Amino acid sequence: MLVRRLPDGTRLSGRIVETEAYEPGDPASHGFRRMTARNASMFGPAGHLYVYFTYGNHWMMNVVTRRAGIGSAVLLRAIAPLEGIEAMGAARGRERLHDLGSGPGKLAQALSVDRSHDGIDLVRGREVWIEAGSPVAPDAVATSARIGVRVGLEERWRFFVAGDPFVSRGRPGPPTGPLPLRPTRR
DNA sequence: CGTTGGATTGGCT
DNA sequence: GCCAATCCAACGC
Repeated sequence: MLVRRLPDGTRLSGRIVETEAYEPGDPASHGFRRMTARNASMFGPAGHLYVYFTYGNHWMMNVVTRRAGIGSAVLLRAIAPLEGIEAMGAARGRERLHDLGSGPGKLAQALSVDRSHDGIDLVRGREVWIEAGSPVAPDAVATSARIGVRVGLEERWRFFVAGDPFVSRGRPGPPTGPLPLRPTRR
């Protein structure tokens, strides 16, 4: 569960149903070339938030996953809204439940997360954090190539709950498959 | 310092 | 399904 506490105390949350991994040495990763002002949070300690702006409109939320000095992150691509649905709708400017968190730009907007949250501590922080929710059965997880990238398509590093209505549309229709029995060797 | 294009979305066909 | 919108980081000169 991804949780957000607004300044007025309102609690927002959603079940994470779609993610993508961006790894060291990964040509699709913002951290591939070098550390810059934009991607600096990716090179910070694990458990912090990396937020970046793209396409002129959208903020993307990522969880930093490796130790300081190594650029890595997991992009949060979709949530199934659970708490604070009314506030999410207000932040998004639309009502339909399925439009609140079914894409990386959508969920950041629904949770009112932007550049001001880049680099914050998700473990000890009180603005954004992750909690245990109802478990996702391993059998329910499907994988595919990542969406919207032009390189690194050989890696199936998009992970989503198969058939979940809150998974992003994704475009172009990527090949899908089951979660490998073991983590990808590295 | 100018140009390019992106880890997307929403509206229109 | 197609494509424009919209901003700014990255990169090339």
